[in-house]
Amino acid sequence: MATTSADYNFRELEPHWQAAWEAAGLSRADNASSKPKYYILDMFPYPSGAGLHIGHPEGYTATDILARYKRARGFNVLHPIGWDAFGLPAEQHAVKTGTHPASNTRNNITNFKRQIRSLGFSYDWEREIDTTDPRYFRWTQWIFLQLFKRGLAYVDERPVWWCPELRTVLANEEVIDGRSEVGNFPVERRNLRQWVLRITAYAERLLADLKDVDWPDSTKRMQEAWIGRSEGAELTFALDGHPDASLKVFTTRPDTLFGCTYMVLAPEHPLVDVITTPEQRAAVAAYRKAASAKSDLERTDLAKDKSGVFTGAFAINPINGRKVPVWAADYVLMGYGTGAIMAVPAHDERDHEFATRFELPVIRVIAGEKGDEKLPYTGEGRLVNSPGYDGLPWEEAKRRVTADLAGRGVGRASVNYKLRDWLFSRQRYWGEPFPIVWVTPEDYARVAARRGSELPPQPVTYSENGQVFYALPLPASALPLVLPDVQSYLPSGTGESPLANERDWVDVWLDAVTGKSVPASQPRPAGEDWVRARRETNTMPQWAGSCWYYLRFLDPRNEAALAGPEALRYWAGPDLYVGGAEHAVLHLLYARFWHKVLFDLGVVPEPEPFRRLFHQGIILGEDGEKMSKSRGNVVNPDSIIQSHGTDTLRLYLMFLGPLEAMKPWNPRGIEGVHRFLQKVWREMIGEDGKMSAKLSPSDPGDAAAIELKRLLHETIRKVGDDIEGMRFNTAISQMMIFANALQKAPRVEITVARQFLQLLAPFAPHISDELWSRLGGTESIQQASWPAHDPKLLEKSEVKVVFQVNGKFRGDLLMPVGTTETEALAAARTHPKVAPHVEGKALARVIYVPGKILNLVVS
RNA sequence: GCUCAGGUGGUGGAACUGGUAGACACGCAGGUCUCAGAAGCCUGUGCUUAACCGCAUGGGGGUUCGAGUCCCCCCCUGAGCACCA
Repeated sequence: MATTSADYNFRELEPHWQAAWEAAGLSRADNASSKPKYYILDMFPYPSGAGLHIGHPEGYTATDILARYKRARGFNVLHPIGWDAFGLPAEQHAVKTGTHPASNTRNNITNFKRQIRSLGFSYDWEREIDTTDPRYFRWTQWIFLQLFKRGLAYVDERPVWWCPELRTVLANEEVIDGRSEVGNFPVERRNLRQWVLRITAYAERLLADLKDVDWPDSTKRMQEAWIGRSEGAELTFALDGHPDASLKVFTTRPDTLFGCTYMVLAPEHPLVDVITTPEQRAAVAAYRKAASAKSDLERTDLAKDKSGVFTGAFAINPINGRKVPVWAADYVLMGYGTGAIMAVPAHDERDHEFATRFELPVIRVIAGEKGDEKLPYTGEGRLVNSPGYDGLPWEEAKRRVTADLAGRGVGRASVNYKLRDWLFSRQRYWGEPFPIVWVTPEDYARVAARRGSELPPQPVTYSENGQVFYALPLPASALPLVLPDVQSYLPSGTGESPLANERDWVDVWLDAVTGKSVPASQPRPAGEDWVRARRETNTMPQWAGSCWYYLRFLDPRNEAALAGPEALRYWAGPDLYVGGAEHAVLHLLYARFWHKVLFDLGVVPEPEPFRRLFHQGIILGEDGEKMSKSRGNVVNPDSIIQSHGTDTLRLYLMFLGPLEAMKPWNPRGIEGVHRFLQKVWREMIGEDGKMSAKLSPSDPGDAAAIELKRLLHETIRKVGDDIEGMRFNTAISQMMIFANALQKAPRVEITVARQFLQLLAPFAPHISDELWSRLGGTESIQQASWPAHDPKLLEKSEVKVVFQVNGKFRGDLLMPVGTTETEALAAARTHPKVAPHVEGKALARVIYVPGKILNLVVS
């Protein structure tokens, strides 16, 4: 049912059609459909207080176009949206205002939802999810229990980034230049008890399976680099005077072992205490203290000079028995490899710098072509100064040295990863509580007898004040474990989350079988399963909820499982995933890890979650700078919708340039696409508001009509191809070309106009449905199936042949398809623009590409 | 420093596997309509030239009948990573 305005009244017709679609349920996905499925997913937003940023509708418009297009092509399309709503900003707001973060989050979601709805996206709102909803995070907690059960979650004392201002621990990737990413506050190192997920157990598969996904190469390369696989050897050095201890190092260059002139331990390495001699003890202690205060960045980039201290101890090189001094230096990091290296200053730049500074010997063991390359030399070559191996190419020497040491039990080929285990806990309130309690060893043993299958192969424990505690999972039936209300959202100053202050929540009597609890301040209830327990006060990081949300969309109301097996089988995973490149590593790597664990459990049918991935680019401000409040260059989608309408905004976002490119916003450009829509309106609706008189039910049949129809079919083909290839900007250009032709045509068959509207509909759905209805459509344009182009109409009898002389364009001519080289040559010779350039010259060569080009090479 | 992505008119950008560089749009100029304006419509618009010619895709070289596209060197911009053994 159309509106009645005579002119293009977008303020009236856009809300009208949004309501009509909603009422008709056109965006719903059907879990019981026999149609082929297409699951298209946006990275769901964090509902910030600032409201929608113009970058959100950019990606969402792209996916909406595809969703509408795929529906028209007969697919059962799943196109959902939800809210990644745990996170620091809501917590900081709560700290400031004292209101519960849930209420702030609810307000933000309401605002986001209003904005997203006003853009006319065809989301299936019945599948809306919210990561902070207990019905959702119940399954986040359940997945954690599966990780726990499989021994993939453990507890460790870790030096972590502590931000006194935020009163929270930050992950490495949240710290930038020694300051917090959020808020830009100074941070320091602190040891805290943390939950850690063993993502390194999946390093090999996370790397190998990248070959199976259709992702941008740059993203794959970034993940590869992050996982950072390197092959080498783990070698064992004996320690002089310490027969019980030995020093393990990882090296990628076992071939340079004869050039090892000293060893370096990370200052935190446990052996430092063992081997430091009494004379060196004071110096080493001072050095360790200084190093511990430094960030990795200060130990590396900011330190222009290498620093270090001699431990007084010596190690014995396993290949030649030579004694080499052992140093401690902070350019070696405890978190990589074994936290110790063999230093080969002749063939490693860092070692060379260090050796120069501390006057340690440098021995060349690799000679390149010339043999006297400047040191450090890191190129390839053959071994020298390496008795028994001299003359061997370095690659072969790697294998030989490794094999020889392995034969003596002091080395083995080994693979090392840069990837570290995932620090998974936060000392915050606004996150999922861990479904874990801490109990005594005796209680754990008692429960283990009954619930053994839910426990990890090795118990997870920690000790405090000489007492050991065992991690006991809540039974899955007791989930969700919800957050208690708290008095204050300020973290306890001790590094624990605000939850630690809620004594009646933390210290409980727990029925270890049912998961029921009562505060420990009350008497122990009767029954043998009640144990004294202290709840885990850490919460999960924001990543947790976003690691699996794409699965919940398949079956969002299921109360028996994270999604039903039929839904998981039918939908599998997203066929296309669109979001910013800033998630190229962390989110996408963490989600792949969880997915693989779920795959191993038999929950999901495929080993990879996201088959095809696309990154949209960033929209910059008018000034070409990143949009930010402080620069005052932020564009608000609401104001564009008010001034030009949603269809114009959608179209303009897509016309700006390639979706993947970074591009500046230009407020003038929006007028261009708005004019285009007005033109389409004018060509179809007369001044009286009725269908334009130039539209006729029958085919006018004249030359102009034939040409228009040919152009329509060319447009059908190009728009379809461009949508599939996500080249929306050129699809719009083509539609503009068609609209210009439509304007010039004296009479137009209604069918031609209607098919054109179908092409426009995914991009500008409101105006398209309005015009469709006024041109006699009875159902929504969305329900019409996508037009097919007729290849016969695109066949041409004549093609333009370009004449070149010595590669330069000189003229062109329409010639029949199938023109021979001889005919084309004859035509070129008599062409008025071409002839002067060939007359009187010898023809050396002719290149003829039929239907395209004729190049005459003359001397 | 390393890795990746880019550099095309006054502007955003187009050019599928090497084949007329500048589609489409913005802006600008002139015209038309109008009492006047807005909107619409028509024409023009890389540089140079009266025109032909010539010159043009960051700079330089190369391959090719032919290069924005392929190869080599250099410059610039943006993003990411950072002594990774």
